[in-house]
Amino acid sequence: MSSIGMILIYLGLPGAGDRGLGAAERKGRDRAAREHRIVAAARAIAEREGWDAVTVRRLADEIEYSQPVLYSHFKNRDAIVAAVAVEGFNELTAALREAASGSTGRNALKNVALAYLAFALDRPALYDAMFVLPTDLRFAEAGTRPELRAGFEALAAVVAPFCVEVADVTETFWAALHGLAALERSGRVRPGARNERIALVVRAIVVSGNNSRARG
Amino acid sequence: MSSIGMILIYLGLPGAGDRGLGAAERKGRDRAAREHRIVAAARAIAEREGWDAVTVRRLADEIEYSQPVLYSHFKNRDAIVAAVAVEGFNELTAALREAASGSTGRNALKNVALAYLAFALDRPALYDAMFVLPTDLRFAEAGTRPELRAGFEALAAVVAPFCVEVADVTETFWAALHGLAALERSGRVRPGARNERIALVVRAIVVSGNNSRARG
DNA sequence: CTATTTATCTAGCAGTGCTAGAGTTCTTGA
DNA sequence: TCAAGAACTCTAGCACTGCTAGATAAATAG
Repeated sequence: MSSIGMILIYLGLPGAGDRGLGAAERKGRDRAAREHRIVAAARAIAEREGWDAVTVRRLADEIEYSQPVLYSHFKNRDAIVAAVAVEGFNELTAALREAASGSTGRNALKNVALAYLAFALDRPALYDAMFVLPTDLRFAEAGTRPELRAGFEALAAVVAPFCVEVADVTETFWAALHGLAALERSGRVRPGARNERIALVVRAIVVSGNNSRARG
Repeated sequence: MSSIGMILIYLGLPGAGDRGLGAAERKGRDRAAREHRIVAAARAIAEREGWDAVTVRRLADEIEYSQPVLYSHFKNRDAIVAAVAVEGFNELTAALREAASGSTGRNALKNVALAYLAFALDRPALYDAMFVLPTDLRFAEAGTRPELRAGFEALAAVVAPFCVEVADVTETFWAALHGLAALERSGRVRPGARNERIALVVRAIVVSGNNSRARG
C-alpha cells in the first residue's frame, strides 16, 4: 500500500507533463493538499496514540516524503500542533453554535456547557492541542486569529442575555468550563458528578450574572 | 565549586569510617538527602528555565552523580516531576489555609481565590507539575495521596458555609480557579480583568451556592 | 584478609527535533 | 530542442533525549 494515496491524488489532477498557465496553480494545490495531509496525519495519530507518538519522522513516513519536506510547510513541530489546534477551534465553535441553536436563555447556556464538556472529553488530543500543548496561539490580544475569536463569540452569545459586562462573564464562563474539563480529564474530580457541576455553573450565571459590576 | 555541596553534607554527618549500629541509619539519611537534592534541583531548574530544561543528565550533573543514580531513586523522569508536584500541593494547601485564616464567609472565599491565582501565576513551573504535566497523581479516587486531598479540604472549608452539597461546589470552585489560572497564563484572557473574574466566581458561590441541588 | 554484597560509573542503545549539502527534477529562455 | 537556472527533495548527520546492561569500585561481613 506504499504510494496509493499519492497516486489517487495525482490521478485527480492535471497530468505531470502539463505546461502553461495551469501548472503553477496545480503546484499550489498539490502543496496545499500535502500540507493538509500532514495536519490530518498528526491529528489522527495524536487521537489514536497521544501526542508523544506524533514525531516528525512518523509524519514523514505517513505522507511518504522525507523529514525536511515537513519543514518546508511548518517552522517546527509546534507549528503542526498549532495547525491542528486551529482546526479544533473551528470545530469547537461549530459545536457550540449548534448546541446553542434551537434554544434560548438558560437552556442555551446549559446546552452549550454540555457541548463544551463533551467536546473536550471525547477529543482529548485535539483539546490538548488547543489548550495544553505549547503553541503561541493567543486570545484577547491584537493579532488574535479569527478562529480563536469566533469560539469566544459563540460563548458570549449565550452568556449575553444574563449580564452587562459580557466580556468578564464570558471569560469566567470559559474558564469554568475549561477547568471542569481539565480536572475531569486528569481524574481529579468525581466523574459521576459532572452534571451537578455543570448545573452549578449554569445556575451561577443565571442568578448572579446580571449586574456583573461585582461588589466585594 | 565542583563538590562543595557534597562536602558540607558529609561534614555534618558521622564520619565515613563509622562502623556498627549507626552506619545503616546514616546511609538512609544520606539517601534521603540526596533524593531531596534531586527534587530541589528539578524544581529550581524548572522554575528558572522551564520543564524542558530539566533533563536527567542535567540533574545528574547538579547533584554530582551519574545518571543511573537518579533511577535508583525514581522510576523515571515523570516520577521526579510528580515529587515536585507533591511539594507543590503541600505549599498550595498551606497558602490557601493562610489566606482563609483571619477572615470568614465571603471574605475568606475571596482571599482564598486570590491566593490560588497568585500561587498559580507566580510559580508557573510548580503549577505545571501539579496540573499540566503528565503524572499519575489522582484525586477523588481510592488511593489518593493525602497531600492532594488536603488541598481539596482547604477549599472545601471556605466553600462549606455557602452550600449543602459541599463536594459538588468545591469541585466546581476549584475548576473555576484552575480555569482562570490556565487561561490567564496562556494569554487567552485579558490580564487586566482578573479581579473582575474572581469577583464573579466569589459572587456566584455566595449567591447561588445555597441549596446546591440545582434545578434545571 | 578474603568473599560477598552494595553502590556507582562508563558506555551505549534507540529514539528525538532539526538542518547542511548533495542530488534530482522541472521550468525557462534562446 | 536543448542547455542553464531555479525549484524541489533526499541522504546523512548533529546534538540532544530517556533509559539501561555490564564493568568497576567501595563497603560490609565472615
